[in-house]
Amino acid sequence: MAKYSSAASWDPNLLVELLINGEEQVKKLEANLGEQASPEFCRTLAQNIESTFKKAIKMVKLRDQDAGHVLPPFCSNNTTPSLSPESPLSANASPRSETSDRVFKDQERREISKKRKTLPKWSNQVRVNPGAGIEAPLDDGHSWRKYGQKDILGAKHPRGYYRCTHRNARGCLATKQVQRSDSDPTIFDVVYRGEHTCSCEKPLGAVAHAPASQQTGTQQSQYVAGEHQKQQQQQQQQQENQLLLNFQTNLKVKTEGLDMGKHEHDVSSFSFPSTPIGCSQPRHSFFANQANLDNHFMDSFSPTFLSPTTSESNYFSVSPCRMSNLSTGFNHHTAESEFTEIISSVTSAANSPVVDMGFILDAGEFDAFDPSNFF
DNA sequence: TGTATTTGACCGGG
DNA sequence: CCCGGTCAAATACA
Repeated sequence: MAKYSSAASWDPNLLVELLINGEEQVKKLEANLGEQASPEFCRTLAQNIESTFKKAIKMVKLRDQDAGHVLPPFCSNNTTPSLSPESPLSANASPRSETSDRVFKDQERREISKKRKTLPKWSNQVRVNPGAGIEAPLDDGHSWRKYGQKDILGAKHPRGYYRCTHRNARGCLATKQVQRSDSDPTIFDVVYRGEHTCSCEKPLGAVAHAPASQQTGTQQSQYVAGEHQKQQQQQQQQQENQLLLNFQTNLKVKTEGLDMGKHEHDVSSFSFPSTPIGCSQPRHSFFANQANLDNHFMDSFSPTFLSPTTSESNYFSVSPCRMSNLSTGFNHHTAESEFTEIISSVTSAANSPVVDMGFILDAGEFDAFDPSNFF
């Protein structure tokens, strides 16, 4: 963490690590080639490698681009955001002169729209139980409050806008957009923006101990992961597996995205069962998964960092919650540029076209990854 | 009564 | 000017 916090903007060393990571991924690919890994997976892995190097290139370019920029739009956790004008907190906590309220509002609006552009952004695809057909907030471990809904041009279904419930209380700027996929009604595209400055305290604890209860009844029922309820004993293990599955699935689909050129959000299916938990213990696993793939790459870069400018180059699967945590630690990386992180998970193995993956987590690696080291 | 959702209006960017 | 994103009053709900 300190490692990164020191890298307020760009660090050649990080680039080197990125490249090294690429190399290691190549090795992994080689290893997988000799095993049972599906050709698809190997291919996606290869694509991932490609994207890794693309990122490296991008990073260099970005560095030049960002040379003029100063600070990330929001600060990391340890430093309370210097309450930008847009900060709800400022609206709440700081006595804003009420006389010129309108003026302030206008200013705020501008600031907000400016800053929002720079907020980290990543997307999920959430698959819900077919038949459940309920527009769901898709609980991901955070409490969201809907503040708008909009019909989107060309989309069959309206897009829902959610912001963190603690926005006012804690100035959490995290927002998300949920939109049902046109092609597959059981899939929701969830775009997250901003990190949860409120998270990882309450949510974490809650998630850690009651992953299932965390989801509302309706939401819970939507998720294909009925096994969550029925197989709670194996919950953790399943989650870990799911995470793995998710990752592979992501890779796969994302690769497709790569193939297509730029598909920011057209990704794979995603499920939340693991997502909420992403904040808690399983996120260990998750990270381990990441670590498995990315090895110390993840140790070196935040996912956000991996997606310097935009979507086109992101093929990392990260739990939103995790993500927020990560970005928390790496704001300086993410903040500068808008990015889209493609995150996806699979709600259930049943939903996953790629259940058996050759992507096996090594216990050693698993244990080796210690979040505490990370932060 | 307090909180969450709905929904039409508003605003800014492209 | 259009469209996406947000606001905020009205409404629903517990």
